[in-house]
This record gives sequence, structure tokens and C-alpha cells, in this order.
Amino acid sequence: MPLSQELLLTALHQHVSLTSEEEAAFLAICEEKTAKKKEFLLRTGEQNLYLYFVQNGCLRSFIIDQSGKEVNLEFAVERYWISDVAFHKPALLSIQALEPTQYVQINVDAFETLTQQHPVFNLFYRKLLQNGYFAFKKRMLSGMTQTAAENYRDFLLKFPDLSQRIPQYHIASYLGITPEFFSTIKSEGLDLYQQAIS
Amino acid sequence: MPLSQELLLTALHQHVSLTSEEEAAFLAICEEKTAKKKEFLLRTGEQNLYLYFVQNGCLRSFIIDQSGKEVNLEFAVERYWISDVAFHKPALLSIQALEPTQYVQINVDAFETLTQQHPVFNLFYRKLLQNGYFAFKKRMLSGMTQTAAENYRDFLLKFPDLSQRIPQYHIASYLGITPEFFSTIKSEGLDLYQQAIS
DNA sequence: ATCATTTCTTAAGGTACCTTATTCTTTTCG
DNA sequence: CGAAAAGAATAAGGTACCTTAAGAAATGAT
Repeated sequence: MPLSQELLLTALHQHVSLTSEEEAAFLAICEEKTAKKKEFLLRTGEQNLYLYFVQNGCLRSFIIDQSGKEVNLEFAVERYWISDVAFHKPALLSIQALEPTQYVQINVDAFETLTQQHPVFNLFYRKLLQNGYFAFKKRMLSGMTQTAAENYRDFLLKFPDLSQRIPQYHIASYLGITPEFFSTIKSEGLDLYQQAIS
Repeated sequence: MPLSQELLLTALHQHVSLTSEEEAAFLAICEEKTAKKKEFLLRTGEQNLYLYFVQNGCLRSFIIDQSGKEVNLEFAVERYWISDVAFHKPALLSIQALEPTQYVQINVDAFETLTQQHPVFNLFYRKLLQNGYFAFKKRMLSGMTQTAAENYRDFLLKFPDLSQRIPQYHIASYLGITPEFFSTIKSEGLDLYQQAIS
């Protein structure tokens, strides 16, 4: 079995236990793909038909606000799942590669069929949704009650090396601040990260 | 059939089509309850075992941040579902009645059994989760890109009469601002709501 | 290597929102 | 009804973050 599939199965087993038959059925609907840097996997308004799993590289999901600015909602690095929320509808989000990225795409209709044959995947998907939802609620709370420097510290803990891999204005956008202000809190608050990792 | 069950079935049919047998099986696991004003349905840290549906009245979910302040995440009025995200775990959120409230509680284990007998409820639950997740992503974006007055306008559109029913500091908390600042934007920006409803 | 482009930094002035405090108004409940 | 408690308004001074602008540094294409 290729290494990339090992990574995917490990991610599955974090949520549910599977028989080898179920594993095989799941792998059968997975399509391995690669994206170049800046390539789009999905654009706002397109039909959204896939769930994505990152094997290496980095994807982002973002949206364009009413003033025309891009706002990053999520980053997905190795072992992360990412997708728009609803399927078979015009997508709310765009999904784009920030690095050359290997990923797996799973067609939702194929997945739906899979759940009918192997109901355990209902549980899997539910857990995936719940985890994402949970993380979002916590981030929303953090955004409401913490300062940008504290949110950046949280970001560094969640994505330890990502700040070295992608342009900083993408991180600023994720944090909900301007690149300029992000630059100043970085120069002022290097000690915050030291606290965070100690 | 009592009126309160009609409301619940209508809410179900928004997401999935059901046979009368499935309807009956669903109603069989619903428990109708009432809560007095200020009564807690769930407190942070308790085992979370229920999904709630509001028939009338108003519930809120909130969390206490590191400085000890309550932060409102969601309101649930008539026809709204509300719950903590994960089950069988210590709850992240507290859920409390802001008015005398009639609601239905659904035990997640009973629901799990129901899904095994009637797989259509997997779809129902998934849609419920997706809708909540979707709404949250949009609210998070709004919180990042809009001013508090604009967020308040959105609130008024989503909950037209709620601002007359609950203390304003709860709305301020939901919007992520202080009651004092909420008071000033209200006195300054009455025109915003006029725009919104016109 | 070199030039063009993208990204990052710094700084000044401005705005949205916060904190604290006081007074006024409304609700609750004996 | 009247007293106590809860909620709302207003104002002054402060902070976090934004906007604009310009220059410096890093990256990428030829």
C-alpha cells in the first residue's frame, strides 16, 4: 500500500474502526490528485461535489467580502480535511492551493452510496462535521474575546511551521487583521510564542 | 395530533421526506419539556446527551471566556434546533432559557438507534449539522469584515422581534460588543434597520 | 545574475470599540 | 403599591486596530 493511502487510513481510524472490506470500499472512491501552487480546486458559485483530504502541501478556503477583499477561513495542511459546507449547491467558499499540494478528492455521491453499503461512514462523516463545527465555535469565541496577538499565538500552536511556508498576509487575513497590523504585533510580541510553546 | 408536534414535523420535513412510520418512530423518542426563565438545560462540563428543539420561548447557548465573561454564541427561538456540538463528552457550552420555554429534547442514544432502523435520519442530522456549520461560517465572516452596527442589522433581520423580548446585553454579547457600545450604536443608527427591512 | 514583482516593514493619523462611572428607567417581587 | 434589583443611556478618556503611503527585502522569471 502506498504511503499516501496509509496517511488517509490513519485519518479515518481517528474517528471510526473499520474492517478491511470497509477500508477497501473507501479507498475505491478516493481519487488522488495534485494541484500546483495557486491552482483552484473550487471557486465560489461552482457546484461543490467533493470533499478534500490533504496529503502534503497546503490548501486554503476563502471568501470575498462585500468590499472585494479575500478573507481566509481555513487552512488545510497534511492530514486535514477541507470542503465547502453544503454539496450540490453553488459553493460559498473558494478553495485554492498555497503550495504544490497532493490531495485526495472524494465525490459526495460516491460517498453517499458508500454510506448505504457501509453505514459506519455516516458516523465518520458526522464526526468530521462535528469536529469542524466544534473548532469553528471555539475560534469564533476566541475571535470575539481575544486580542489579535493571542489569536496569532493560537495559530502558531495549531500550525507550528505554516508561518514559514505561506505569505504572511494570508495569516493576517485568517486572523481578521491587516497585513500591516500583523507585522507590528509580530515585531512587538515575539515573547508570546515563547510562552506558548514552553 | 397536538399543535406542538406539528411544528416539529414541519421542521423535519424541511430537511427530509418521511413516511408516517418514520414520523411516528421519531416522535416516540421526543420528550416534551418546559423550562422556566433562567433555567439551565445544560451547563458547561456536564455530560451532553440531548438535542433540543424550541417550540416557543427562547434559549441561548453561551460560554464563559478566560476573563470570566459570558459570551453568547446562539439564540434559539420557535422552530430552532440547538445543542452543544459533541455528545457523550463534557459540554463546551451552557444552554439556558431566556424566557419561559417549551421545548423538545431528544436523547442522542435513542436517536442513534433510530438511525439504525431508519437511515433517513442520518441524512436529517447531517443536514442539521451542515446548516448550523454554514450559518456559523457566514457569521464568522461577518464578524471579521463588518462593523457592529451592520452585524446588528443582520441580527434584526434574522430575529425580527427578539430585541423586544430579551435584555439588550444578551444581544450585545452575541454581537461581540459591550452593552454600552451597543447602546450607542442603537441610538446613532436607527436608520440602518429601516434600510434593512425596506 | 538581473530586473520586475511580490511581500514585508515602519510610521503617522484616524476610527471602532472598550473601560469606568454616573444617572435614569424598567422590571421584579414581597 | 412600594422598595429593591436589574437593565439602559450617556459621557469621558483609553486602546486595538485600520488606512494610507513609502521604502526595504525577498522572490521569481528571463
